[in-house]
Amino acid sequence: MELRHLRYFLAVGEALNFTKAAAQLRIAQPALSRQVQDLEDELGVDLLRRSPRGVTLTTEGKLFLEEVRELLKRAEESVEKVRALARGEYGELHIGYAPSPTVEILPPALAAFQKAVPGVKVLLHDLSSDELIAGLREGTLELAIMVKPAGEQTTAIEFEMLRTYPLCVAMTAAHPFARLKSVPLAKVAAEPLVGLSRKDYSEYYHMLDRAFAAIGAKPRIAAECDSASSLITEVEVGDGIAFVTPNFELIAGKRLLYRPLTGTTEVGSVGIARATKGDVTPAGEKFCAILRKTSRRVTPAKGKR
Amino acid sequence: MELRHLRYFLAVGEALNFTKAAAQLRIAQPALSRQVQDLEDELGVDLLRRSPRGVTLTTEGKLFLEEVRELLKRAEESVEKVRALARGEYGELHIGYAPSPTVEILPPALAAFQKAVPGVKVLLHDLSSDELIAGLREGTLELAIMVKPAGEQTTAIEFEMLRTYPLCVAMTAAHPFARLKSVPLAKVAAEPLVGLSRKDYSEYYHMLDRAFAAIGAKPRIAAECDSASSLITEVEVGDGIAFVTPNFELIAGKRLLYRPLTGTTEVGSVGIARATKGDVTPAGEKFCAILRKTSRRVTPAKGKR
DNA sequence: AGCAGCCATGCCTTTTCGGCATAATGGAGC
DNA sequence: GCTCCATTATGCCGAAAAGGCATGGCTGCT
Repeated sequence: MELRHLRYFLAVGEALNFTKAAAQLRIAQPALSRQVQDLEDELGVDLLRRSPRGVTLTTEGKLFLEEVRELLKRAEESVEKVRALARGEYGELHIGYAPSPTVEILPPALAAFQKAVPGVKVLLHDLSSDELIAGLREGTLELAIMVKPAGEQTTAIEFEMLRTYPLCVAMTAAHPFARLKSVPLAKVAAEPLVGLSRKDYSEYYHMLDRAFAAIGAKPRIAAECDSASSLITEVEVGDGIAFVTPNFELIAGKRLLYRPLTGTTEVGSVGIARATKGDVTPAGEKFCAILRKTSRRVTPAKGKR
Repeated sequence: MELRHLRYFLAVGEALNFTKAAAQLRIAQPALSRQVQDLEDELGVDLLRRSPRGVTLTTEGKLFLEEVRELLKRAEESVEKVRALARGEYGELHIGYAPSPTVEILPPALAAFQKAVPGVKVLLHDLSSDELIAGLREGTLELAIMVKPAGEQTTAIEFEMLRTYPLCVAMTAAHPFARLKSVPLAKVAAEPLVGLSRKDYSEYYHMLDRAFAAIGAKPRIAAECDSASSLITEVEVGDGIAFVTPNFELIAGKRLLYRPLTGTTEVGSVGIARATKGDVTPAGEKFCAILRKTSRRVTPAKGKR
């Protein structure tokens, strides 16, 4: 039994006339007759009652016609699904992200993507840097939107930068640095720092180490946090100050004060990470394209529009 | 696209190896390669990644494999369904019946049928004689278990008798006939009779007319009822006596008394009616066979087993 | 009774499917 | 880095199946 048999039977069952059905199918009537006979022979069931005035369906024929209709429809849908998947217009997209650094670029990109490709279900995974890297490597994540990986994190991982942020120092309003316009790195070296946890955010320590090594110093880590929100809390209660990017203001609001960090060339880089040999689906590529577009820093072009 | 392409792709997708899949399918490997290529070409989607160590599924391939699995399973089920239908082991069976006359034969037949052919859904339609005949003619009923049709009812209808019942007279315990062992028809001629309605049970009047015509009399109909249960009620309240078959005792119980009717050759005949040119499905035929078997009057063969 | 419409059958052509031999490929192991 | 081996792809041919044309046969209608 082949789909041809089913398509032919469907045509005959709907036209109730071999000659007309054959014309619709653009084949000769005898060819059609034979194929339908073959189908009936293979089933061992009479589907049609032939008469010189046309054809009627037997009870079995009626049942089978409905089944065939459904089957051919499903087949067509399956083909369309897989084509849509190949076009990036269908499927699931597992995206990992670091919540705080991506707060400015991920939401607009998501919105634009969902509007452009509503058939794709985006599954967001909020994870630490090292978990993101692990997810990419084992294939549970297709893409990760995160801070640029460093050190051991970079093997088998590709990174495409979307945006850089200057580094800031976050502190309470009561902190002495609050009176400064900007904070030189050299002054920070003596201060207790609140940082992210070394276990989950190894690239954060690469950044700290590089920055302090440049001035021949070492950071004094007073506390390690396993998320940005606990880091904010630690700073807020006065356990120390922290290195963050300016967009922390978007998540922490007025709970802390932020001052530009000077005396270092280090910046925070946020972008797209993917496994070097992981296949990115067409939907993933579309998402990247939208990320690139929406994360371009818009210069407001004041005065003229 | 043909089912062959799907079957072949399924084999490759499961074996993840063209050579082995070809062996399972009992075709040569190049033939399989080509068919799968043709499928991919037609879809315009790569389903497989070939390598010298075998084959892996692309994301699209994984999706399509699941779809194909489902599709082929459904196709197989459809074929099985229609074959089961042809064997009389699946489908719906619309059976009309006259409740009172069939009370002895229909329930055991139904039970035996459901046990023998559990895949068939029997749909019972409790109707009057004339409605049964109409249902058979228009095809909404496949079979009717009923009293033998008479007169106009017989055109385009075939009847197969299953059992005959002697006629009885039903009456209240207070009625004068209650003291008789049996009631001669001639005595009944003077009595007011309760009958079924002429509109819905025309064969009932043919029976009455034939019986009384034989003795040169006419029945005196005091009330017409549109169902057996209202007939019982009418007799019970004393509006008259009624011609019934002995199995009324099974539905009316002790509410009435029954006396054999003598002086007539008329009997009540119950059997299977079908439309002369209506197709009876294999399931219907099975039902008839079971009816014939279960409705044979069992002679208890006292004393020996 | 003859005709028209429709389906089936016989025969031939065309397409396509499958088999065999063999080339190309690419990773594993030396 | 090269060879080897397992695996898939390609070329060619034969076989099978599908399709086309002509025609036969049936049945209901005029």
